[in-house]
Amino acid sequence: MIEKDIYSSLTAPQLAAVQHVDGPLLMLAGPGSGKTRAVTHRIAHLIAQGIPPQQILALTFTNKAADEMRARLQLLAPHRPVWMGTFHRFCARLLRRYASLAGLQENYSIYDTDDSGKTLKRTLAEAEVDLTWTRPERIANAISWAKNELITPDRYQPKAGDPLGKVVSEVYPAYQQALLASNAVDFDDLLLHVAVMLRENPELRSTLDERYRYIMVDEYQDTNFAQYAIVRALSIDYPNLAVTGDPDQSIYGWRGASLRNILDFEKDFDNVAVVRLEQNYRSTKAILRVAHELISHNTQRKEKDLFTDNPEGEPVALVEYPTHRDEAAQIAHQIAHDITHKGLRPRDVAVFYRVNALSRTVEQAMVEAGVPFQIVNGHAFYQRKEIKDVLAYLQLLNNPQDDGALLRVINTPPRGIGKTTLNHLAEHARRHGLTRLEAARECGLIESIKARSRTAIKKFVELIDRLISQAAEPVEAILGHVLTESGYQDALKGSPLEEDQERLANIEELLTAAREFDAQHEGGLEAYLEQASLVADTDAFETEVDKVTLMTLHAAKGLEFAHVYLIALEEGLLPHERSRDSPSGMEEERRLLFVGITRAQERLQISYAMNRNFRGTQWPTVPSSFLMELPRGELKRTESARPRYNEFSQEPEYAEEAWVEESIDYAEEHVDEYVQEDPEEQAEREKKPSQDRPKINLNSFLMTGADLLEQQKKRAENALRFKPGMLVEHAEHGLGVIVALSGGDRNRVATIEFEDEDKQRKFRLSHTDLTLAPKK
DNA sequence: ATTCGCAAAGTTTTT
DNA sequence: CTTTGCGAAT
Repeated sequence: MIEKDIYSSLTAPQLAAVQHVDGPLLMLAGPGSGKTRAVTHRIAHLIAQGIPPQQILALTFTNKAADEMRARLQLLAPHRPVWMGTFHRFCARLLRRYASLAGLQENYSIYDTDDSGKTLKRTLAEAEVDLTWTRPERIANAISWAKNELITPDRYQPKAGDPLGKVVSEVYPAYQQALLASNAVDFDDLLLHVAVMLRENPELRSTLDERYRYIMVDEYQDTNFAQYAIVRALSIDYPNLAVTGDPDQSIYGWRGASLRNILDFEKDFDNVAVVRLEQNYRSTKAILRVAHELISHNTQRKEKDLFTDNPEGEPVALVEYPTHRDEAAQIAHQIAHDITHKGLRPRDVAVFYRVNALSRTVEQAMVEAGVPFQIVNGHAFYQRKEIKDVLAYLQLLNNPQDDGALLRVINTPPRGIGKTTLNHLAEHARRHGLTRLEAARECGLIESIKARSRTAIKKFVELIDRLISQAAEPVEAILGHVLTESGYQDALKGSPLEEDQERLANIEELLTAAREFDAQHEGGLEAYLEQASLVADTDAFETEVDKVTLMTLHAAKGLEFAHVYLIALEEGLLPHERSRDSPSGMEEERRLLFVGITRAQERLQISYAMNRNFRGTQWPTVPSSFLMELPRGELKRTESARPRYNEFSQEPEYAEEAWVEESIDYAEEHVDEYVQEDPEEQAEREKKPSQDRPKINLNSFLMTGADLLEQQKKRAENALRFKPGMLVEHAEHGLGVIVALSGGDRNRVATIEFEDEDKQRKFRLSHTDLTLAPKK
């Protein structure tokens, strides 16, 4: 009976994948090709073949993907204990069991980026590293990169003449030492420790290889070297490794993911079975053609033949808006319209953007248009101060060695244990090889600490000891003790600030989550902390709720929506500034757009604004070069619509149907407001024959990116000439005196007091034309 | 020791 | 614009 469910309604290629049992398998699965389906059905097939579920391991990239897989398998093969989860979670679990092999204890803490950043900064301060030429973030990046490449601290070799590398080679071992001393790991360590453990303990390796005989890896194109090493090590005696992925959807190169892993899979294993899932069940023909045309511009790829039996559908829309506000407002309006007049469900709509910062305007527009929406945003919840504070208490109770956690909570809420006291504690701890909590225990011995601080420390240690004695209770109860006995809750309750009341509400939410955890898990504190450290808010994305979804392109991977809006297709944003100078970076940006396009089932709108607010000021934009790569004939192009402002309202109003045709020339009429071009340059440019100009004819009257950079550079150079006290002239405000200067480079700001005005004004020099006025 | 205020700085994507 | 960090005042 179940058998039939597994195999019916599968296509030939899907069936081939599902029925593959032994030996390596490579599933190249295009977007919307029923990949998850094939994977879950294959697991069901394995079980049906008599393979014990405990021997099956399914590794995913996000918890969300794992949950979905679990839910689907539940329907096919109920109550079978197949382990499914993220790489990090799998490794955390292994590391619990074999902690001593990595120099840890099983109650180790997992540091998030924030925690490990602080640990690194402490290490840097202790080692008195000169930070003139680099920033801690860059060092953290370099260490993270090394860990992903499985370069342990003792093996790190900087390139000759690489100043950052030199610093890293000093700091990396010290940082790792600090983590171990706190019995803690960072995200990268979870992978690193396990990979090294497998490399150095052949017996353990073969035990686990045997234990996990059938391994599946989802999104294999996004694995990094450490992840590769782990699955490779577990697939030697039993090379039944099935990987699924799509090289065209590899979007985590910046995080060390290597396309090599999937591209070389066939060379890496013998007798690889390859299955291609190329039929798309998600999108219309029109959408798929646009996606295909775009991705064909990548050189580093395996050609793939995407096709679909779905209807042709409406053409993909490309819309230009005057400003980011218009973009957001009109999209929100359009969605509201579709909901009220066409019966569209909010949950079937999504808005995607390249960076989280872009969500704000859309958010506001949605509120104004009365459209229900949810924002899927990184790890916003668990990143909040109050949440981190409270969790740090739990972390300290679970792992008293955890210096990071101790430093976070020892004076939160304020107990009169300040910087100097902490320095004394640290000093004592270092001299005697103690953790900070141990040092605090014997603060009576530290003469440099004043009596008053000593009492405060003693009280704190008593608090922690009391809480530790209650640490075996359910998580909700422990949280309750922490909140009341630490005084954290009272401190917030007594506060008149609205912000603090919000914090209380967040803590309330945390309590609810803890209660749910208690109900579902036997686990206790340690397990709770583990899951709290390894969740992203992306996982909390609710498909059940009837709301429009706002998220980044990265978060969108693996999802699908009937209507999709892709916004801010502008140079510098998509492709992103930081990727523009490397060809591989550009290809990854292109893939990111490909992922976005292929999320859409029925309708897709791509848009850009001609002006966008960025760091406070409005800048003219340059449409994304990717737009030139889309098939022109396929697109329904719409020029900017001009909002009408009525006399009673500040809010723009849009005509229901007419806005499409309306005001095509709005931008051209207002071109002077947006384009601030150096007159000389303008003359220069206009001398050239028009063919020589860059062919961005979507709006050729705008400056090109190169022009813009050139202008900014000139102004930046010019800015160096200004000194406080100088008399300058501004086109609008007349003569004035420079009162102050601040910031550097592009952010250099001059504060000027004008003769005819009372108040002072601030100008960003890269954005303003100021001339020196002759001294009288 | 704590609090407050200002200035500078920074902004990709996530486990 | 927002957040973070540092320094000065209480």
